[in-house]
Amino acid sequence: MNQSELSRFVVQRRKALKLTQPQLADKVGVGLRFIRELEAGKPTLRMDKVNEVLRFFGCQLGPVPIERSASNNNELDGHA
Amino acid sequence: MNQSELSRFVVQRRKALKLTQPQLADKVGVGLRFIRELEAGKPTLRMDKVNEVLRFFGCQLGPVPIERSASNNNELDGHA
DNA sequence: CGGTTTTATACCTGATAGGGTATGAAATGG
DNA sequence: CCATTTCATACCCTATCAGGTATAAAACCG
Repeated sequence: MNQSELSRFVVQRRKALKLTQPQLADKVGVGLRFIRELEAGKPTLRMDKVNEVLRFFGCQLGPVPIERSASNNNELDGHA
Repeated sequence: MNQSELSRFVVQRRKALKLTQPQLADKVGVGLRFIRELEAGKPTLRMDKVNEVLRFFGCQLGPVPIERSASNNNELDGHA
């Protein structure tokens, strides 16, 4: 499972809030296993579920230029 | 089906290339029905399939701040 | 207007995502 | 060091996504 940008984003944000996976799953209202798979970078996730999680972080899925996300560790994900 | 940012993005890009839905489906290697649902804004799509399509446009799914995408018609999607 | 192309909607089917859970590994910290 | 917490992996089950197709509606253009 590739550590996609998305997965790292979620991990970072979650940890920034000092939440465990079960806590996040609970707060977001999604299954624990889903959080696990999301953070593990499973590619075949359903958008709506992912969006439920991202919304919790004030974000959502959207089209992003490939360079910007693949290689670079960028603003949005990086820190704050 | 909400006309999400993503859906509009795909429609625009496809039309910009003068492709029909069947043509795009074919080029991308994804089902025609999927392209339809994607452009119609179906929220429960699988990320990997969506990414196959986006990759064709040099993009991929990534976390995006909600403001930036929801209301605004922005750079990335907008024109070229 | 009629003909052609493109798109939208509905149906059936197999494959699998997601939930729940149980177990073990790994990290954490006393 | 051992105890506790957190995380990873594997299982079963149900709901549904994606593909294919067929049909109709809609847009387009002569």
